[in-house]
Amino acid sequence: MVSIRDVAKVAGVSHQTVSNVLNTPEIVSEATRERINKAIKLLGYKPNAAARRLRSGHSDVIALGIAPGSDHAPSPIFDSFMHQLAAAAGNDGKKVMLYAKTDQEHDIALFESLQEQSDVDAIVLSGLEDQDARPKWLLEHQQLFALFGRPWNIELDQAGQIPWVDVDGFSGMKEITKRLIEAGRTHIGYVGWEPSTGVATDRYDGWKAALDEAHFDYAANPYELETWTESVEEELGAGLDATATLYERHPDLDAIVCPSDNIAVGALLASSRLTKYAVVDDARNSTIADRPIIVTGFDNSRLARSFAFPSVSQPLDQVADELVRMIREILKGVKVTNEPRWHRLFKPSVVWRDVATHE
Amino acid sequence: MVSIRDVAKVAGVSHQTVSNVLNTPEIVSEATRERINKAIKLLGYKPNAAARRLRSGHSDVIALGIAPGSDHAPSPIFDSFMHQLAAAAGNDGKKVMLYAKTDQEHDIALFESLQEQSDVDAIVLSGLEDQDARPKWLLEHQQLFALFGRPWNIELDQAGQIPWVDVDGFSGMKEITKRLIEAGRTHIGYVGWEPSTGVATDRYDGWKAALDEAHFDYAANPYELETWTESVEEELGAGLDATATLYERHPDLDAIVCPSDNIAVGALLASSRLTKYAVVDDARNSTIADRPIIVTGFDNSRLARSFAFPSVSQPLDQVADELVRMIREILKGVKVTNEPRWHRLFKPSVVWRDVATHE
DNA sequence: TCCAAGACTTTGAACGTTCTGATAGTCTTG
DNA sequence: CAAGACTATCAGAACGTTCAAAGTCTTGGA
Repeated sequence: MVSIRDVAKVAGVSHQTVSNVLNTPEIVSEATRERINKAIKLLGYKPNAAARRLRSGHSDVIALGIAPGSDHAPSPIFDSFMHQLAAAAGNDGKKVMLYAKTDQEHDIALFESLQEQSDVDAIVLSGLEDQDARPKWLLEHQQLFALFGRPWNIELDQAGQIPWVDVDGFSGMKEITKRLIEAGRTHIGYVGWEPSTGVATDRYDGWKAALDEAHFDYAANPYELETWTESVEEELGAGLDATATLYERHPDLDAIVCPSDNIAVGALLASSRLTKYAVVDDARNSTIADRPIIVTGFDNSRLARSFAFPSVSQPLDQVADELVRMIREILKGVKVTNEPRWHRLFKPSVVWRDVATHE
Repeated sequence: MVSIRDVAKVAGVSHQTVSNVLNTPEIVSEATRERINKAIKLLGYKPNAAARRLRSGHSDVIALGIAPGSDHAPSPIFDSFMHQLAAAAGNDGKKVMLYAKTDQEHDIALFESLQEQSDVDAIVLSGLEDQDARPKWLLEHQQLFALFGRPWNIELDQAGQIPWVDVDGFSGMKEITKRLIEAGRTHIGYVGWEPSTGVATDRYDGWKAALDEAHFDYAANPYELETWTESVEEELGAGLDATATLYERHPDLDAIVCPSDNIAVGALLASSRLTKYAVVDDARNSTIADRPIIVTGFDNSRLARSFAFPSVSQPLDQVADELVRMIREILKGVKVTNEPRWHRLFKPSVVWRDVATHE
């Protein structure tokens, strides 16, 4: 194994100068720097991460918890997020370490072991639950971290001590609903989660805001809302059932907004004769088929692409970059404050897919 | 930060004895061991991973590449695999590090940087392409690794130098097809990828084997095979189209076997009136509806659960455990041989979902 | 001519662990 | 009882880097 001292010997300088070339090249004269770089290349020197960590006290490693599987994943695009985070971290000379996450308690036990091994510099926490003990624990134990997702149970956050990055579900839902209105839709239903959690309420409010802004006036029933359990496993089926019920009450529906692609597929299937895929030359529905119902989803996952319905796309690359930026700053010792730079809300973008043109 | 020497001082022993308690407790007398353990607890000592790595030369870290996103993921259950791997590694005192993977060349550049930093002990490589340069590179550069997935381009493997774990697609497809035969299906079609890659051929052969074994005799056309591009993005749509074509030629089809859940959904939609979700009181199809067509998939992903069709489930926990076991052995210095223990093929299990009972 | 300041480089220590070899002390054996 | 083998422990070196401080050389102003 070739060390910094071998390089120094070849370049005819001291080991420290080599170290300087690697860490603070600007303080080394150009001539020496070039000579050393040549020696580095010649010998194929690669810095030893372990030694670096031991001495400098930080590991440049970010820990990320991963949920058991597709079922309990906070979102169907979590794998995409992981990729983006790994890439963003890599650009910053950092690495992402995976830990298998189960429940809150187990997570905390894990944090405990991570913390003191000087193994991990910071933790990215995602998929927060509404009453989540983890941020509090991390704060108390002075473990650096950043959240993907707002801490909806705000109490803690009074001092603005918790850095987070999130995607503005409200805005996304509002935009895609506005888009439906622009497309001439006049009876736009909502099929989604019971608005008891932060995320659920946020998205529901987005749809409502768009309708209010357009001065929709649904007489007695301003809008219909169907609710069901949060079970992701059953989202599709639940979406289907809820949509069917909604149709019965409002046969004139011409669009349905959903807060997830899974639900959207359910809604799509409930109105299957009217969509791209399920139009099976069924003459009886021709009147409605002329103007097929539009269902929209959220996340722009593979489902949205496959079934070709409009959806809201999260800017995961920006989220990842921002998380890494925050962590970099925190590691540098910058204090987290109430300033907006520690609480970033990214606007998602609407990915429109015109059902008609796809025909 | 509390070190091994602090513990030693409190326990009244030398630092080396503390080290022994941690690494080879059996050579320390029980009395001393207890005393030291008490001191460890008292001081809240946690070993410093960086120092350990520097001295011992290994990091106990396994690197895993992750593809850009849902689109290019080798399988829809990759996130589940990651979780299992992280868990299995954790049980063995190891960690999983993520690296963002793009194409083969870029991957190799990355390996290069990983390799010499004494940052990573071994690499788990998955989603191999048919002509994949990576295993060869890793072998040549003496970077330890193990594959999830067989190296289909076998040349290299002559010496059995490549350790791998895989799931037996052939067996899975055969079993699920047999299950269809047991269920009384007599016209079982196949809609899948063009059998040009290893995986595609493997799965196709499984279906064929089951039919052959049952002495199916499809007169002129023994079986129908529809092919299309491998684009995952378009799998569902392609599956739909191919299935529609197949129906035209074989109106008497009563089952379709697919090598992926995505394709299965396409096939399902093509026969939508006949399925659980799309039965929209359409009297005209009652004769067929009495005995709805069964579509089967592969991976038992969320799609299979949502749409409630039978699928083949991969034992990812076993795969992960086995990969970690292999890596542990390799790190111990055990040479990879031709013995079956270095090339494990796990049998997947059929997850049956009876369309009728779901009605 | 001298000194201070600046630019660059060097020296030695330190990070916390494991490895190597050595030292007592105890047990076996003939 | 002495020699050898084994047990339990210890002391110092080493891993490869960065930190802290000091050293050398050049430059320019007094």
